[in-house]
Amino acid sequence: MSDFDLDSFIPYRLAVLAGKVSREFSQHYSQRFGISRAEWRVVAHLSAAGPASVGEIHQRVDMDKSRVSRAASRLEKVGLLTKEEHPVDGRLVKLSLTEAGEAMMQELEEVANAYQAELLARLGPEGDALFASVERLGEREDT
Amino acid sequence: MSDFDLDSFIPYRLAVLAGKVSREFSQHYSQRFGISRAEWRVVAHLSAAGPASVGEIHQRVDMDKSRVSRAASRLEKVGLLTKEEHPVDGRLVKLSLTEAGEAMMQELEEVANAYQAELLARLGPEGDALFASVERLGEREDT
DNA sequence: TATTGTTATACTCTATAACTATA
DNA sequence: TATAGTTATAGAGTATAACAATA
Repeated sequence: MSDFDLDSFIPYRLAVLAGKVSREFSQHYSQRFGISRAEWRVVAHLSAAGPASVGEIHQRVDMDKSRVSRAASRLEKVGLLTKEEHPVDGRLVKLSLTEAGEAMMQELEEVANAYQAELLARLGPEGDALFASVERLGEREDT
Repeated sequence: MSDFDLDSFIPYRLAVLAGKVSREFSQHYSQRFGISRAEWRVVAHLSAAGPASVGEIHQRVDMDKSRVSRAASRLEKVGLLTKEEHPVDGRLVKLSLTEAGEAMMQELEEVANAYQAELLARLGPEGDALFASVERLGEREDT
């Protein structure tokens, strides 16, 4: 026996909570739109920021290059985005949502906003504090 | 383009943060003690709560039975815990830490407390608010 | 040589479900 | 028949590294 309490250990609580919230939310879109979490992130980023390269998404969205690349290929195959060669630097690939992709994101956005509202309602006034904390812990020491 | 911002979407931020914190912490124990995250959870729970069955750990620690079972088997093989048959109900298995297990947890506890302190220092006074929020979102609607 | 993206590999997680042994 | 635990399997997620094309 010891005095260590797993329930008050931040990494554990965050992992459990993040897993729960992520599962809960993915139920709102995975079957309905047939995309994975990785694909959802790529679509969401493209929708918010416009066309981007694999590397840009990799840096912005906490997924490594290979995962972004695979997600993009799958999304292309399903007709949700297109790949074009960058005009000046042939190594870069420009990913853009197709109309179908934009349309799907339109619906996804509503789903996401509704879920976010639900979470904020559960949180009440403490919502801001959660955000501030997440922001603070998420700051990168590296770079 | 749309007005949806992935960065202010709670499920995304939580997933990224939990992954980061979990990776960071696991670096503090995985090589040093040669255990996985699942095994760490089992050991921590046994250390805090005393001997328990697979099912009890499963319910308390957000891992399904099979994962607990595998973690326990591995820990037994390495000599960190023992399995005994329950005296009255032969279906139950009583998991207990060995002396080696307790000793390891002793050290692990220090590592964990140090990391927790580091996180709380990064958070400053907002630490409590984070906890309250995690608590609130973590409440189970089911049961 | 260095960089971008793709592909390959291997290992961990997650989710199910089949299976056993006991009740 | 129901429950506790084990084992099997398949699908995601994660981490690396090799590789081809371009710079």
